[in-house]
Amino acid sequence: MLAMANTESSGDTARPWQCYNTAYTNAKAGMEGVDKEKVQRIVYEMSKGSQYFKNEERKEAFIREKIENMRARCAKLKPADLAHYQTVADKIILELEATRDLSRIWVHVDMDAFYAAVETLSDPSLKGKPMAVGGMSMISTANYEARRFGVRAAMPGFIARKLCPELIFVPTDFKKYTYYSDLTRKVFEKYDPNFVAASLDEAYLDVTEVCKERGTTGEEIARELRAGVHDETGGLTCSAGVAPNRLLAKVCSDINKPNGQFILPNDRMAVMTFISSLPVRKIGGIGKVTEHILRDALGISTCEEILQKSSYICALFSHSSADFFLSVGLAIGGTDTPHVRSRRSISNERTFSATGDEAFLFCKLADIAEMLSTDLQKEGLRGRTLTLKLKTASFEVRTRAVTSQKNICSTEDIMKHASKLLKAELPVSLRLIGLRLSHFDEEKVGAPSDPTQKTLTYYMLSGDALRKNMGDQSSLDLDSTDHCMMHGEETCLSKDGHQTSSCDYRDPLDENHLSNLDDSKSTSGNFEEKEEIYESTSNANAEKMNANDNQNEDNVQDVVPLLGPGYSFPDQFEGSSLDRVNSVTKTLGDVASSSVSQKEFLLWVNDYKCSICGIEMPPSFVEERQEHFDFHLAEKLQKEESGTDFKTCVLKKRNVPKDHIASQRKHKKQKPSPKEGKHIPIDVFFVKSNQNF
DNA sequence: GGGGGCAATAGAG
DNA sequence: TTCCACTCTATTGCCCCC
Ligand SMILES: Cc1cn([C@H]2C[C@H](O)[C@@H](COP(=O)(O)OP(=O)(O)OP(=O)(O)O)O2)c(=O)[nH]c1=O
Ligand SMILES: [Mg+2]
Repeated sequence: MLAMANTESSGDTARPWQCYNTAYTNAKAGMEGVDKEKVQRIVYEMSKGSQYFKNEERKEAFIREKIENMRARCAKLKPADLAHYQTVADKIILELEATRDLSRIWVHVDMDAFYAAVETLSDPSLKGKPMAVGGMSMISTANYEARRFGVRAAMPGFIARKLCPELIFVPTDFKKYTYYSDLTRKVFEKYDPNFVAASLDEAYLDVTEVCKERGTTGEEIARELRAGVHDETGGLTCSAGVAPNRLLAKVCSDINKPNGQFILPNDRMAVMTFISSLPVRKIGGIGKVTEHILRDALGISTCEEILQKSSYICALFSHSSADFFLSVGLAIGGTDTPHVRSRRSISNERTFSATGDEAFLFCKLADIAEMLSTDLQKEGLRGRTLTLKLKTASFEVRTRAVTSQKNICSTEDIMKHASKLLKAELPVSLRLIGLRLSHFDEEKVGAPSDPTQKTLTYYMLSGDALRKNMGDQSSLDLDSTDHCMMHGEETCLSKDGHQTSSCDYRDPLDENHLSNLDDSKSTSGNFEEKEEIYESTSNANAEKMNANDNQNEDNVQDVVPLLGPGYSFPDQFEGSSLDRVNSVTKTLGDVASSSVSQKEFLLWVNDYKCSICGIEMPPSFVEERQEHFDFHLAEKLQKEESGTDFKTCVLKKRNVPKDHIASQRKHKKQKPSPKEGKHIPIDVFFVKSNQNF
């Protein structure tokens, strides 16, 4: 049908912000009386022209193109084709309907403005005032007072401040959130010992048994449970959704948010009426892109329209994606208790002000490698696949992976591979570097290992090892379904089922899948036809963010740079760098260290090739940056052992107090005094020009 | 043809 | 002064190799 052309805007009357949808397009609790147009305009004004904005526009153009292709495909479908797909769809619908299970009572519990509520609990003076948790670059969430100004989760702090000048910023503190999360889980356990934690602040409980035993209803259980949470935590409120499956329970918990609950009876008529008018975007697994595709390519905005256009769904999407969409239309999904799955990957990434300075980049990489190694150690994990993630100054994200034969976990092994991956991308100006390790060693560890103590402790405290865990480590997951989207496997997963995890979170909903649409093929750029897509769900825990912002907030002192004029490192680096001093020193084997004059050093280095973090630098690398380094050499001739003339040294970059930076800007040549600031060492090796590293 | 590995996306909190 | 985070899961498409 051609009739699907949606009327877009009614003319472009100079209101560009109305077209800027890149974010905050979904309705959120607490945003009812907000002047949406005004918020939209401010967000637009603050964003337009930025690299971030340009990248968003690029991505959107890409999606629009994809949608155009889908529409073209739809237009080419002949009546006979549609009739065929309709029979396919009807068959799937019949099968799905046969699996409908209205016998279970699921409760989805979601804490209200969780991080913000916890912070308010620990500092009551925040009560009643607009507040956000996070920093200037990004906030994790905001309390309801702030939401009235349009401030919300995943919004950059500087924009939030523009929307609400008196907004109070509170740094994130995961220990607190984890602590309170555990308290809530203690309550959940009473109603369902196998409850599925979807994140620190969310959980799914199958209260069918409790209701039966106590001869009560899901509504009463939810009320009691919420009171229990409020009690146990000393004041935190939460909202609950009660429904026959997880997919619906999740939607229901949002209806009377904050501090409310909504019950959807286990009655087919009630369920179908409920799902009919529900916007597809409310369903877990359907995000901004999928919503966009369904609306602009197929004219689908509500769940009932999925069923009305079921033939198109089957014509455009893969079997598994079609299955997912149709089950959404039928309000089917997530009635079983998912298995616990262990984590699949572990990662660390950091954002900094964009730079192309190679020494700085390698430094950062080393910091991240070390953080990752530390986390790995905590969990007792080792893995084979290392993935380097980069975000360029223009916000383009790239990933580069390598899989080694043996499992790795040490900073050195990680750097060995990571530095090669990074080197292959140079030159490039970056704003973020990340490292992820996956493909874990089968048998994990055993037991009592070591450093995982915190985790183990957690486990014990929490009781069973199943889900609950916290944040970091493992995760739990549960949920259901995860679904898988795509073809094939649905058999395995399909509706619920599935596996799960171990620890913390995951998604419970299930199913999902969705897709992408169509699209295409290529991974990169083009697309064209093809089909399928998918979607997925999942969640994660992620709770660590804003590493940069948190720390200092205001003043930061910053640092200096290593090389290259004009850098100002946000102090984010300080902490990890310090730690690294010790490990690097150790790595080098306690080499005696001695300061060498710059002149002396250059003379000496002239006969050598230089490598940083295992990467050979261009011939003029050191000379070009000499004035930015503080050369404290720890040199040592290793020829006795290796037979080669091999020198190692620790090249340190300095963090300098703010004043220095200021003065440096004024008198550009001024050099920071070597006595101030912290030193961040980088492994540097030199070998005779005619030799190899 | 299937499996391993890699890159890009979408989504959730 | 500032100028869009961080963790993690899942799916798809492609390439390469046996
Ligand atoms: C959405 C989102 C949440 N979070 C964190 C902060 C939130 O407090 C926590 C739970 O997420 P949410 O449950 O999505 O949000 P919320 O609990 O703050 O507010 P409400 O449920 O009342 O709407 O997860 C992030 O760090 N990043 C994000 O993008
Ligand atoms: Mg919440």
